[in-house]
Amino acid sequence: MARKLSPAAVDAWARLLRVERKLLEAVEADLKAAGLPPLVWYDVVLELARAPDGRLRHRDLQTRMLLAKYNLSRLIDRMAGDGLVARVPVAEDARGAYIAITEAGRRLQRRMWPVYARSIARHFAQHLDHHDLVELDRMLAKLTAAGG
Amino acid sequence: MARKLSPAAVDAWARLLRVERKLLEAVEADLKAAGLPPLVWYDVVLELARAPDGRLRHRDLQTRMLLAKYNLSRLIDRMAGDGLVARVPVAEDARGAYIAITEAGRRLQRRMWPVYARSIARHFAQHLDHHDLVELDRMLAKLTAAGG
DNA sequence: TGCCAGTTGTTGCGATTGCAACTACATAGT
DNA sequence: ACTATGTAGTTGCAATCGCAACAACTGGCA
Repeated sequence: MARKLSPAAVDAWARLLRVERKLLEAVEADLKAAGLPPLVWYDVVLELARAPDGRLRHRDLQTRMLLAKYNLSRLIDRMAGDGLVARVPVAEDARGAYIAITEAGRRLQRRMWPVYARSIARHFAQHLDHHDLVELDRMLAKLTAAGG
Repeated sequence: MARKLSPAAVDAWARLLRVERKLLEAVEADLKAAGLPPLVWYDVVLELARAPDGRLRHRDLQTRMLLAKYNLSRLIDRMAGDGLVARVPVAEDARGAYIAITEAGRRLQRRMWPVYARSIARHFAQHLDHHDLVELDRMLAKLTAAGG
């Protein structure tokens, strides 16, 4: 590893950082403008809504969301405070807890999606054709796969 | 705008978010492991090192870094506290201030780059060939250009 | 000159994040 | 059963972020 970085690599990297930051900022702004909670809340309710029985172990959600555990812990505190999720003890493991989505949580997910989708379209998808999108996904997939 | 989102668009978007988060986490970890400050500090010293006279107005740096102004204000406080940059009054505009890089700041930039470059190579560039990098940059550029 | 809207940068304060330490339980080895 | 090691999740505390309000100044205009 650590072979020399090409200028093209540095350019692409710098561009990736900038574009990503700008996109995230724009999407968060759209959500906020619609009176909705931040993106990370959507990630939670989406993952839970998709999961069997609408619930996941803390650690599984953590893995899917690439979120530090202490961070998730407190995020769930807040969302539970709003009645969007609930903690449920795990029968087989007294240490653990399921995070279960509530009806209100599902409603929030359905309510956020249209706004989020419009935002993705506006800031991202609209500017790329189908071929680009597939290519982009393919390239990014190469980065996911690699451990290093 | 807001034409229907294709599945390919959603996939690419989701992948982009995940990959970016993972990359950033990895790079920040590499910097920390090398006993270096976070990436945003590098961005500052790099921008300043490149700028004519090694200084920029607060607002210009803010624009380049896509950072909220209050955020930059305090980041510069911290970096000035470490002697990496210094605030210099602007003769023509008594409201404003230049942020000027110091010798120590330049040394930090030179010290961080090898570690950062290795990290970019390892987590990013290594996994893509030249064609991919150019294509990626081209696609991301389409997103930058568009205002919406 | 004198006023007023706009720009530049800072700050108080509450919310969020990051780190390290911690409690509680599980699992393996003896 | 008993100890040691590992895993799951939480929490205290300090650092950072985000918002809204602010002070200081500029530039245009009457």
